[in-house]
Amino acid sequence: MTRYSKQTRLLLAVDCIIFGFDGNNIKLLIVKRGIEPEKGKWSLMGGFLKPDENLKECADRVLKQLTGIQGVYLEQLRTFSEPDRDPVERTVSVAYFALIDINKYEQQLSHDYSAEWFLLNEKPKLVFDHDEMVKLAQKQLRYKASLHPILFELLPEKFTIPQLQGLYEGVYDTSFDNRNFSRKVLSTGLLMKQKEKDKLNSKKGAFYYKLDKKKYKANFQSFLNFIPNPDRFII
Amino acid sequence: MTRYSKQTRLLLAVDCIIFGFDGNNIKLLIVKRGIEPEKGKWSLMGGFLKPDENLKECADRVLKQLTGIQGVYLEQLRTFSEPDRDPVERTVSVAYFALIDINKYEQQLSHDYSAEWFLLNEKPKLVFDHDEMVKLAQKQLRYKASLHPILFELLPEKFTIPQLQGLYEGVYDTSFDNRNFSRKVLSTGLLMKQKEKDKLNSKKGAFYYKLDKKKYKANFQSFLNFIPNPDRFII
DNA sequence: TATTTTAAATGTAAAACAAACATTTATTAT
DNA sequence: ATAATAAATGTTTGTTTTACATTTAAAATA
Repeated sequence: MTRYSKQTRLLLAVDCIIFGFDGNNIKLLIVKRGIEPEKGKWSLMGGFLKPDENLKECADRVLKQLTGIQGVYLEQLRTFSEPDRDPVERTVSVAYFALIDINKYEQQLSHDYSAEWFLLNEKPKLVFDHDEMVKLAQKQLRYKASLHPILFELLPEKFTIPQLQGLYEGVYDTSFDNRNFSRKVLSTGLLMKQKEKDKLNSKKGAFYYKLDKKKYKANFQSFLNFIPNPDRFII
Repeated sequence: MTRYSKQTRLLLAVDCIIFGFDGNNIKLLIVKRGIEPEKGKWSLMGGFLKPDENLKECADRVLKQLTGIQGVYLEQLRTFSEPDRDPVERTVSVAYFALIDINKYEQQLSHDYSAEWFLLNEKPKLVFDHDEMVKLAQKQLRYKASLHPILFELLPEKFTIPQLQGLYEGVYDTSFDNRNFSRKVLSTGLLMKQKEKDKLNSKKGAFYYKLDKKKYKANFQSFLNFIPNPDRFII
């Protein structure tokens, strides 16, 4: 026996929902689709699974090829399988969601690739079921960020507490009390205060902090309970 | 254009990790594999995706065909894609995890199907990467149950608070203070006290409760924070 | 040089929640 | 009538969360 007979074979694709943070807002990275059908329309970055790779490797490859991005936070989200989701032929797609430091890749993206960042509420309609994937990824981002410190993945190496607060406020589209917020983030023990200040955003300047990566990895699973009234941010 | 040329087509399967609770312990439902290779070995219930169904429908069908089980809690877990996970030919498998009331199906299982319940620590080795799937499903069960009231899916319509506590203690392999436990579950407002008692497990008897299904659905996303020190139960 | 402006940094009191802990009660069996 | 069993229940202490306003560092300006 060399094959399972009488079973349908189909294409398996990976699509990546890539989030970045520009200092004020969460953004989504999308590209103009390179192949027919819907060629030229806005789309998530995707590609077909190759014979010798697993899905994670496929997602890494797609990210690298289309954006040059490597080694970022990447998590399997869900597999989308409506029979008619791709009009050409049956294609099941595994959605991955990625978080990147937008500044690290801004240059290389605009020069070398045809990818573009959009504010979530200004994003064009995407092909196929990609809008649904984005919606789910947003939910997952809110859900996961309320329990785990993933939002640090969106920040540069050095960041200030007001920046961090702005990020959380952007993700949850709300505002937090700054005294309570800084007490809470500092209580995690994940932040290391630096000597320098960021002077761009205020006269007084705000101290830079770095993430303690060792503690970050060790405590990733801790339940931070960052978000008051998490009911509003259902998955 | 009718197809994406030069791309590899492959098989897509669904495998179900089915948990039940016998009143004392969490159990896993597995079957003897019906096809070569590894025919006769213990395996998760699975099947190949058919042309006109999506993955959820496929999982429902597999469950129904192999066990008669229908309309139970079923959630997509993760997609497994190592190139060599199935020795016959490239097959990617989407793992679903299911929670059922063991008593509801006990009869029909033993009579009509070749499925069998195993205690998690007495389960035989499973084929392919199914052991890995089970391990992940256990983590997911603990993770999710610490935040959402999914464990009610494992109980019969009427249950007592000591039973519920036993279930939580089984899932987390620990014990809870009964005063604090019952205060906590009752504070959710999800339980409706019945007039009858269960007299099987004690002389005094324990009052039955029913789940308020309306509130259950409305509050499913509430963060219950049932579990002290959730760090131990990482996903 | 003094004053104004701006955003950052910080503290406290009250309320809500979580944890630790023992006794009483309803029922059956003797 | 008494003993045995598991269920049901309450209180105190400590911790965490919330709500809320003032002071401080630095730059810009008068």
